[in-house]
Amino acid sequence: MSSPVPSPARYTVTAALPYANGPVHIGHLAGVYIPADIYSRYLRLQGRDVAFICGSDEHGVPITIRADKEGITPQQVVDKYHAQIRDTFAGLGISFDIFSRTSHAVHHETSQQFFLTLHEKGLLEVRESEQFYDPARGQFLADRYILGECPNCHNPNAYGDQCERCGTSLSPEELINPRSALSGAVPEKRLTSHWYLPLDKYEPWLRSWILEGHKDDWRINVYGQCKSWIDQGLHPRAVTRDLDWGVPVPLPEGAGKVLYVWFDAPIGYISATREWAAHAGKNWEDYWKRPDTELIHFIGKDNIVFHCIIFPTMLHAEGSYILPKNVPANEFLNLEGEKISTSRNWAVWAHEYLEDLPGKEDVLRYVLCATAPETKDNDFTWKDFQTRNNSELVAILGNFVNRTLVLTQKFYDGRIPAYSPAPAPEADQALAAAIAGAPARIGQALEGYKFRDALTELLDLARLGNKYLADAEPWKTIKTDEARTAQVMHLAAQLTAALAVLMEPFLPFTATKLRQMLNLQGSFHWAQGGAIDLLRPGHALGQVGLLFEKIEDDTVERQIAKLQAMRTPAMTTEPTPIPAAAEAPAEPSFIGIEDFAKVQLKVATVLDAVPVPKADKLLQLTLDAGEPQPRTVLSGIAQHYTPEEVKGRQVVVVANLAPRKMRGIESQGMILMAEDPATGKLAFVSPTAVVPGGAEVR
RNA sequence: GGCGGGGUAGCUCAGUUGGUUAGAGCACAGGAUUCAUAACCCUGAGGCCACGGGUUCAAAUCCCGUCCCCGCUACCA
Repeated sequence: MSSPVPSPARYTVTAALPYANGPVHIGHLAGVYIPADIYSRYLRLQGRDVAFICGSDEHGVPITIRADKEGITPQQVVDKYHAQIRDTFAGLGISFDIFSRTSHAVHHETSQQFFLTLHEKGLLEVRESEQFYDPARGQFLADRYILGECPNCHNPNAYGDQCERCGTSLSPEELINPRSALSGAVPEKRLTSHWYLPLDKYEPWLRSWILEGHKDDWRINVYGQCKSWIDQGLHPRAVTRDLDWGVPVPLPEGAGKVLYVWFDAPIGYISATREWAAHAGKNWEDYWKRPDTELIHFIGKDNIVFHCIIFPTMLHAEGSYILPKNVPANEFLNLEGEKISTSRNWAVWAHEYLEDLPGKEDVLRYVLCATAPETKDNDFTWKDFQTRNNSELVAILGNFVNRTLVLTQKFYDGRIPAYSPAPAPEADQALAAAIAGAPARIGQALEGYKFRDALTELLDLARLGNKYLADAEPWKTIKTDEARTAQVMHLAAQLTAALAVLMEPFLPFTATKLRQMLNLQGSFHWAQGGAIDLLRPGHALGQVGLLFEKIEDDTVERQIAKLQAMRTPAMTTEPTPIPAAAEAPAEPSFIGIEDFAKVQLKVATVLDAVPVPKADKLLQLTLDAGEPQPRTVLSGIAQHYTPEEVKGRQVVVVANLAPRKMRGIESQGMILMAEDPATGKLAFVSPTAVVPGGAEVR
């Protein structure tokens, strides 16, 4: 179908720059890189002009922290991870036109020029503010470089932006006894000046561009997040920082300062395009400055405001750039029911997958596309991975191809039979029509960024093929009706060829393998995925083998065991057990003694009680329940008791209640309280005489 | 706390402007079949559409409230 709007002359497709202080995991792949790659491959198959751009983001404080920790330079950190990430992407067939890095000279130059243009146009504001300063080292300190006691959980080594033990986000002012991570000195506040991008001035423009202009074509989650930001009021944002790792501010008065990483990172897309264009003999400005270019950013949901509000504002302010046409942000992928966590090492790392399951790149691509979190957070499980491989890739797609090719070998010595004589029976016409419409159906889904739907369409085609064979039964008709059998086998073989074209964006390795099996040379246009004449009569197949292999139980069990073994325990907790499905009680008003026995009640003494930040009902209690480690329990009693009233008290705690996270803190039990039905007032349930902590309540 | 998104079969997801018995794939059960990697094909079972109110002839869909999950949250108590 042709659209009335002329299709763009070229596409610039970007995938979020991975941060070069760690490897990439399946969440990154499902959310960003696999959809972006499918999209780019699809466009290329259509013969469109595509620049698929990515690179590693190599500036910012976390990298300097890691360098300090490992006793190496920041450059060594980013060298290591840049190479690792680059190789991982290559291993998975992510077909970037370039995977650059923000530490390259071209990027420093590009982002400095960008800054200067804004500066010279008078679009940046200079403001003074107070920042923490390390008098011993003579430098300003990023929040992350300030350590102190967490006001919440009293971890003595909380960072100025976050306490890693209890997960609370902090500001350096909140830390008790702050000290510099560099020298240990007590930081002092000093005046410093920075350049700011006055986002507030662009609010009317953003309103009309996003809220009016993209109401219907941006995803609801993206649009909603933007609207929320704009409605809350925008504020000037500092574009520079006092730091020595990054792109230096290109002004004399900016000595010792660098561009803030959020400012330089998205410009990395532009720098990478320049670097690519220089090698590819292209003009980079075509991909960023011409209105007939479509710019698409693939990102995760945490990146929405940067790519929809901040970066476009930068581009708009600079004046010579185009704006993103769409920003298809995905939600997050969970793993085995829990959030993926780098710090707890709860992740399937892409580079380890490639080592552990060699030759199964496309299986991961398939599964991550099929379960991509397009509209809401989604869950990856190894069991589902296995099922999708065995029941979909092997049983539907691989099986159709295999039975077709095996039959062709048996009946025709591996040569495609001629389709004759016409006319075609209805079943053949229906199948041919389904094939003919497939490129448009799949393409339409892809152009709407509905990658799961597109993949379903692809697999449906193989399903049709299986049904076609089952209905036509060529293994029977070969004995009775040679002409009909030839028709069926001819058409089935043509479908495998069409599949080889259509699967390319999703399963590039398999597509290559299938083309070899079919002995198909050369490259194909996407539209040829709708053809039923890719194989000439008499064409000889290549060597036929299996497209996919079954994955056995022990393979996924090993992966699950590995996950559990490698996970870093989250501080004080054991893994959250998945609550067993509650059986409907036969007798609702009574429980048996065995049910009661499941509940473990203990007396505990409240050692400490503190309010939970940003929660008005919760107190965080530290309990002595006669166990080696004190227990942390959150209790919704803050409106009834002050921490002082609670300290030292003896309480009854449900000791074997599944841990529960509230406000970022894990609660490891429940305090029993009695509630006055009239007033709602809560009262503690306590022993009337002092008993040792840990005493059982029965 | 504020804001955004989500909560639909065992699992992963569709459900267009409110309109018959809420759909698909996988898993499961039965049947048929044997060309194919015990794969394919047919049939079936399986849902208080998070919960509670409301509007309507009619609500998964619109309105109000509650709960839960994820994200964002500015030198904000």
